[in-house]
Amino acid sequence: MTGYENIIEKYLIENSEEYNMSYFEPSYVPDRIIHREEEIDIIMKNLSLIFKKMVPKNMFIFGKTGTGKTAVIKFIGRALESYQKEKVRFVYLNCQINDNSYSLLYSLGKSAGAEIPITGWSMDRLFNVVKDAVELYSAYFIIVLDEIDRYIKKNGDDILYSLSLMNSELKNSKIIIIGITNDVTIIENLDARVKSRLNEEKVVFPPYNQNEIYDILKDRIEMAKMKNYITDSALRYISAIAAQENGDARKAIDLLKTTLQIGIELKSIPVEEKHVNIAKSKMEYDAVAETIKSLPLHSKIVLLSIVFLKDYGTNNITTGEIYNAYRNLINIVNIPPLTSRRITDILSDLDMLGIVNAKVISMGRYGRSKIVDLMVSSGLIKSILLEEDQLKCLRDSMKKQSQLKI
DNA sequence: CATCCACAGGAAGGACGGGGGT
DNA sequence: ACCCCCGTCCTTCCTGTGGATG
Repeated sequence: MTGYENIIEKYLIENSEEYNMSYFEPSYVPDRIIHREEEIDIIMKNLSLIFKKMVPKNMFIFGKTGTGKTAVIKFIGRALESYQKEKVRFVYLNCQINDNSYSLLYSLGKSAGAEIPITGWSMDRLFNVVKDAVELYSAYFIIVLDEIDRYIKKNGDDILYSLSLMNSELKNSKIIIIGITNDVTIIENLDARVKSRLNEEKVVFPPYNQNEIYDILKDRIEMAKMKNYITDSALRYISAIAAQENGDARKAIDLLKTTLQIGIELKSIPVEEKHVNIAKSKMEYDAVAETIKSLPLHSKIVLLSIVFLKDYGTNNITTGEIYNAYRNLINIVNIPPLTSRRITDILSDLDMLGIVNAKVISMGRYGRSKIVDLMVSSGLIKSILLEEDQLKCLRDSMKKQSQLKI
């Protein structure tokens, strides 16, 4: 019997442990950074010019995902702000979320203490109010535009121009722009006048190697006071996996987190290599499930058609067979069918996503076709798709079919 | 060796919708 | 408020093709 006390107690215990998983969240910025000394040095050499009342250059930071770009820049921002809050203002903007010039100027204005409505002002008015506020504040404004490629692809580079324009009109304050991106081509595509005004300095963040990832993971484990939760060999194992997959530290930390969670759930502490393997396949499984869920309706039905054929015992499933099965299923769902030409493309899409493997083969006299094989267990596909409202009606026919096989 | 199957996959264009500019 | 542009999805029409078979 589960009473109030029992249920509360259970989760109280689960959540009151001494460990703290928030150290493994992607958004967590550690207060010490390792294996980025060189990059921090380059950035700080430039930014520390403000101590001499000089104006630092604008900067561009390049590097693949999980190379520490964002963490380093936030770390530096915090350090500078805590050292001289009234002289340095740090404005961080993720352009994937804030992708218009209004929110950029808004954030800048806010950090200078201006009163600005979230929406409604014309760009002219906004620009001038922000400029006045920034000037009045008389400080160095370090604006970080994370994923700046998103921003530029959407809006062009006019805002960079406006900002540098604002900068040249300022007397008591200065604006420094730091762009972060994993797209190296972006600078080359900038307008020439923006390019020359930006006067930028570049910093490249290389991927981490295995030992560096190991150190980073170990550091996080220590921060979280979870040293006893994982064996050293398991930690090395995770580092090796992550190093193989492009040296992405974020992914490595994610894998570490999932591994720990699984160990805690199974009450099997410290976690070992086998838990890492479980975590890895769980993450891959989740990713596949997510992909399948987000597929367009017709792609889902095509996928079910393949499952249908497979359950029926067909091997070497061809496009034609899939299309027939698809027509049957779509009849039951009662929506208009697509043409076989489109199904060809959908099959190619599924192939690209790795859900399906499609090979073009010739059957001589019997024509040329693709033979298609599932790369995901049919059980998984059915368990996900047959739950969906629109596809529930296929349950019976799918069931009948697999029973027929037995 | 020519044939011919059962598709692959390119080209062009229509319908639609969202988003940004004026 | 309106329009225009662009991307996505889909259809129609089409040409191309590897190799078992007659």
